[in-house]
Amino acid sequence: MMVESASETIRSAPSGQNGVGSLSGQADGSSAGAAGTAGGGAGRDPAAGDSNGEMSPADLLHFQQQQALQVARQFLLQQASGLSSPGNSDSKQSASAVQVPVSVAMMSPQMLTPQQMQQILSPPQLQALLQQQQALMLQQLQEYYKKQQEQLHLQLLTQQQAGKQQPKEALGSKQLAFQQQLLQMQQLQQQHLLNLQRQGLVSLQPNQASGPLQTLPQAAVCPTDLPQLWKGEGAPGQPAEDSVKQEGLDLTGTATTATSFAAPSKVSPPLSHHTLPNGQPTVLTPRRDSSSHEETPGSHPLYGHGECKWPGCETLCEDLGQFIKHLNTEHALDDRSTAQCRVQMQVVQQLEIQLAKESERLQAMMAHLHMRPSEPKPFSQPLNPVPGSSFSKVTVSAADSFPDGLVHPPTSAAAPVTPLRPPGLGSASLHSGGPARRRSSDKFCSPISSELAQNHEFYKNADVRPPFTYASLIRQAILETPDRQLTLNEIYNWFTRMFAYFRRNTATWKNAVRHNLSLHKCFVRVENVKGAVWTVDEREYQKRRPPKMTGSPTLVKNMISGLSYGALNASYQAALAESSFPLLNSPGMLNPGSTSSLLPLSHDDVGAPGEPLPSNGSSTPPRLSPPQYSHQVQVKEEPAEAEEDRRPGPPLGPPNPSAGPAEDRDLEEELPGEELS
DNA sequence: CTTCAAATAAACAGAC
DNA sequence: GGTCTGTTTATTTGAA
Repeated sequence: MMVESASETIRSAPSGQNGVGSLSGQADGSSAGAAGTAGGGAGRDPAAGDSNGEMSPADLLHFQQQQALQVARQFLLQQASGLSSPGNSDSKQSASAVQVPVSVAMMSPQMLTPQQMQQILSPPQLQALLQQQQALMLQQLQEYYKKQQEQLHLQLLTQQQAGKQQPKEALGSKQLAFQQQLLQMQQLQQQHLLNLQRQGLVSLQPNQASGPLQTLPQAAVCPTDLPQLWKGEGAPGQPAEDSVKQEGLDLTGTATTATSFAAPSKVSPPLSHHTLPNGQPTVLTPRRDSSSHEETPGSHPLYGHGECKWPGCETLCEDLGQFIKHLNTEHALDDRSTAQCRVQMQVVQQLEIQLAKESERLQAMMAHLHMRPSEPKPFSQPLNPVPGSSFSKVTVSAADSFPDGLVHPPTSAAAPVTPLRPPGLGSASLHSGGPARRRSSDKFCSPISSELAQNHEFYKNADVRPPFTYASLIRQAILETPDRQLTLNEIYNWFTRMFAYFRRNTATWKNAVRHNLSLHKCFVRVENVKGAVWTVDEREYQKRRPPKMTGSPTLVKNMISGLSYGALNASYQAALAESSFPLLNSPGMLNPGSTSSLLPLSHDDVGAPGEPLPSNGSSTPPRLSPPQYSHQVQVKEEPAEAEEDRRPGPPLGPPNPSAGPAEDRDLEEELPGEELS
């Protein structure tokens, strides 16, 4: 994917500027799974006029991505060979969370062009892949370190044993020496990690490596968790005593906790380290509390009713002893366990988020009913005063307010240059058949806004072609603005701001944008004081999209008939009931940021939080007033062609004068449309 | 195989 | 005259 754009870049970038050009897999690029890119005129250099070949940061990033891609390809190769090899006995693969279709994995990846990869893998998948690869490297590193540490640990243990019988002082010196050794080891490892990180191959950021969780509002998760969870990995300065105390010599938190409650097994831990499912470095960390329980005689948090409560295990164990044994053999520290652990983490985080949401809702309800909540909102994030619109301003800034009004977790505060998140499991990843192909946004499941929200950083930084049609992108751009109108140039800017990909090949895509604006009836040009602006005629936009509702009939009904906020809430609830995730941002409720930041795994689409938001969203003061949507009418000085024609026959919702066309439109157009997929 | 939607390329015109 | 904007046509491609 990235390479595709690379090749394009090379093609299109004004010759001299692109020093990096030489390095990319240009040969691959020609294969142009990019398909369309070949397009009509093919050979011609489309970007002759494109002087935007900014060199430095973008290209550097690009370079890094190239490297990563390379690695990823190798990895694919490994995967494939692994699959084909009969000896692939254990469950390593099974746990793999990188959802590469088997068929894909089977084909020899080395033959895959980047474009093909891009097509095969959705951005999230690819991202996951990359991370997996990174994890692999980390694994190897860690394996090495771990072995050494094991030895040290053993020695240390014996020392301690011996030390117990001696005065503490005697123990001191030798132990200190070991600790220092340990410390050195850790530092060494840190250096390696840092190196990797510098190469862009490893991200030490907890919130980055956490796979799909990335998309979760980390803030909603117990903020204290993360540091804890990840401490093993990222704590260079962690005092040696600490690790000694915990008897966990491993690099990872996993090891620390795991060892603590499975001490016996510690002696011979299975060292079979392999890639971690989500490409995450072995930083899987069971909850700390689990370790605390475990000393309790006669009980174990993972043991109950005579069976192992390890997720998906249920092995019967007669007594605790047997269970412990089972635990140590079956659930030792290997990648399957860590994978499972991680899944559990996700489950927990989901629940936490859910809890956060619900309590937030409760707060709002209580507030509404004038029942003073006992305490201030637990999750009152910096309620971003900046409306979703701010997004369209140049300052996307810290608050990271999203198009949808999403306020993304401040955890991403660290938001490094390339928080290439791997939404991996998110629904977003499921649909995209390949960026260069049919842009999925329109017809397929993911509403652009939510996918965009989820992968915002990804697209912003990765030179990856977004899997959306131009039309949907344009629409998104327009809808994100407070008054829902943009000049052509502003649209351009939005593109470049939102997508690294569109910082290149400007001639090409700008032409396409203009073409789309003109071509699609859903884009209405309006003469403004300052010139012309473009608006979106939602009705037209939805028209072109074959309704395809997979959701519950009730939901559909609700949404279709939804004319007011009440109805909206109904649908909201229906959706909630169905998916157990809040889907829409009910306007009455708190704040877009809070609700929609929920978006987590895959349930992003119902109602496309982002899409309706701009319309009825509580985020943007200017357009909030009930007749908000009428701006379109206002704006239009043109003999409301689009407006008039379509008003009469609304196939969906009954024209309800009382409710005002605004919500009506919003509901029937946004909702069905977006989630109908 | 056909149809359709989308992407791409390109020609052209009008406004600035 | 050059650029930007906007319209239109043609071609290619992939998916249904």
